Amino acid sequence: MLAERTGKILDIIVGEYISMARPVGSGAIVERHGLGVSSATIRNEVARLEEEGYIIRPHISGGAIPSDKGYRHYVESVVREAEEIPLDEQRMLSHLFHQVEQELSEWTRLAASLLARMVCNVAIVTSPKAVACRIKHLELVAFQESLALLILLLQEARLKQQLVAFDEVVTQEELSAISGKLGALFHGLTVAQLLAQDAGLSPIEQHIKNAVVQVMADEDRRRYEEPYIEGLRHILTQPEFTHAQNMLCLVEMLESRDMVRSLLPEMVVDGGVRIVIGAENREGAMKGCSMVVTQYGVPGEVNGALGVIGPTRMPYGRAISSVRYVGSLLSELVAELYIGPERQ
Amino acid sequence: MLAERTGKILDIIVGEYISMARPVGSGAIVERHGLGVSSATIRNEVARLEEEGYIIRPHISGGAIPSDKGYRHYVESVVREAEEIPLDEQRMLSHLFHQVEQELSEWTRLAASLLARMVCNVAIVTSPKAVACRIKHLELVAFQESLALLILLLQEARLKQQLVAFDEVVTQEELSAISGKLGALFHGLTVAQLLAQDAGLSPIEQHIKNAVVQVMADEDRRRYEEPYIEGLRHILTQPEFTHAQNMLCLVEMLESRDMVRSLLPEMVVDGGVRIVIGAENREGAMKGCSMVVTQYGVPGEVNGALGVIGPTRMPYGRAISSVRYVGSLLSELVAELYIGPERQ
DNA sequence: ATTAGCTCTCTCGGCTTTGGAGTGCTAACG
DNA sequence: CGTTAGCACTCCAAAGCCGAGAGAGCTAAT
Repeated sequence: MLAERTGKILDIIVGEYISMARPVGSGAIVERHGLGVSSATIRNEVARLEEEGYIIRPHISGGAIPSDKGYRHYVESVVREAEEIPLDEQRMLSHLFHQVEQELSEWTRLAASLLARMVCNVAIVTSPKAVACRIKHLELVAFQESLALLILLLQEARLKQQLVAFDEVVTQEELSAISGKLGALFHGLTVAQLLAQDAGLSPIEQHIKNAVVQVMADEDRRRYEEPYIEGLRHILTQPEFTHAQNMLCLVEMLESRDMVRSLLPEMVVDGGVRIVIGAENREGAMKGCSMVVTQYGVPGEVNGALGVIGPTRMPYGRAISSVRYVGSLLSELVAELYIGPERQ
Repeated sequence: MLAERTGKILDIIVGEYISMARPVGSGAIVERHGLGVSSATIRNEVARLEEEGYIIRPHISGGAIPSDKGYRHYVESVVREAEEIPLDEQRMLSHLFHQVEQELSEWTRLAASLLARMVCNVAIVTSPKAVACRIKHLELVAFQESLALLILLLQEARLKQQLVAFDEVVTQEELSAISGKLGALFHGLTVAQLLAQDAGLSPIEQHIKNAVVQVMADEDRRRYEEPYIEGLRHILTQPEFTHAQNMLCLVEMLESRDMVRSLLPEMVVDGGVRIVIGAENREGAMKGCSMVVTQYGVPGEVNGALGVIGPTRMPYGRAISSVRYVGSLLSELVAELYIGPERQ
């Protein structure tokens, strides 16, 4: 554990480096945050910090920059102080969400766009998704002679569609009858329950049931929806990305869809805001980046993820409070839609 | 008009510059494309080209780079030669599309991803969209006591959803009855026809009709769907974007949604592939970029747009043939889905 | 434990140098 | 007249070269 003052100095170094983006020397520390000691004292402390691996010096003589371990310490302090977003800003955000058309995809998009602007970094928000999806409604619409569109409405107000081909000609009347029957039969069921159920079904009905099962199994397999990603423009202005190479990695990984899979394992641990710094990331491309992520939704029933991605030199305080607040906003909205406003 | 040989030299310069990304001198031309003349002759020709504004010399002594006018000339030549994508590649692409799950959004996404990879630049593909959307099916699902989800299936197999609130409690039975009635009443109609129609409707039915009209009018207003954009990673490696500033503009505009509005007016002219070079773009941010775009779909009924965006120094030949081919593929797929395979 | 003062090291920005690519011009040639 | 060879000139770009400044390390005094 670090001594009181040593820790404080470390936090100053990290804070300074985050806002200035250049190595910070002992002079600058006494200048801007006079601790009542001289620069020589600071130097001794800083030397200790370097020994312990909290900071790195790019060249033997010259300012200090935080290592991942240093950032980690800083983040712990910041989290402990638990700064909150100003009230008027909270009100404005909440207002914006309630103003927009009441639809899931709109919410997530808005969340991504706002979050990106709040922290001046990349924001990523997935649509909320039931842990195990349930059928709310089922509909079949004839499309061509032997082709129908299967429409599934899931509990959380999401629609899925799938074309189903038949061996024989099927009329809309038949389809309507079938969708009435199956709709009643399947209402509120999960995939597992669907498979367990064994009502006597005609071949066509069985065929459709198979399609339903397939769609829902597909759904359940993906733990998170395709995410909305916003704010590349902000990250590109950061000095660490002006020289191409590292940025390229990042953009590549943001464009490849499997990033969500890497977001996911980090989150399982608990409900709070989770922070992943630099090399703690599994992905090599994220070595120089940090993520601040959290889950939202209704625990155990429906959830999504949201977070911020930026260089390790990221304004963590702001990021944490923003992610936390937007997350709680989304949770409220989803709960209202999913459970109804009364149980709030 | 340019003399035979002069034009040829211009095309060589442009081609060389496109692949090498650096100013091309008279020496390089005779070296790689010996025209049976010496470099001095070339120099004379190049001097003429500069007078006429086809090329620009960044410094008084040093190689030539094409101006927008030069690119334009090159593009016209390239288009005239009308190169096609190799047959085996065609077959592979077509196979990929038919393999993927038969859904619109999957197609457009795949198209964007493939196109981006084919031309190593940013690809942009909008979902197909009916010129005036028609109702294919209508469904109402009770959500909470006085809240229902309106589901609209449009002719081109797209789903729209909208929450509708009522003043009173409404049961699913009532809703089902209403959706049956309205579904039959509205089937195949456009907004205009919907508004013209004047059946006697109960207050609740009228309320729902209003919601339907609103959703569809919203739809019609947007001429193109939100586009899929892919391939930023490619464009970032291009030398013209290594130094931040111009790239920043581009990314900003790609992230802002109104870009589609700028794509759109360019396309109305005709059905072919349209090419916009550098400063021909309305947007200032696109000054250094070119676009190769085209429409696809079923003429007069349903259409979407697709294209490639890259630096003016773009492999036009490949871009044109790729855009054209992918466009025709998508048109086929959409036609099959929309009209049915028989009329092909 | 802290501090003042000194020296040493390292980077960064600006400066010059130099090599090379490529043109413009001129004079000769078919 | 179009083409070519040769030469001088221009300009960029990469490399080398300071000088200044920031900042650490060390030591000795408090």
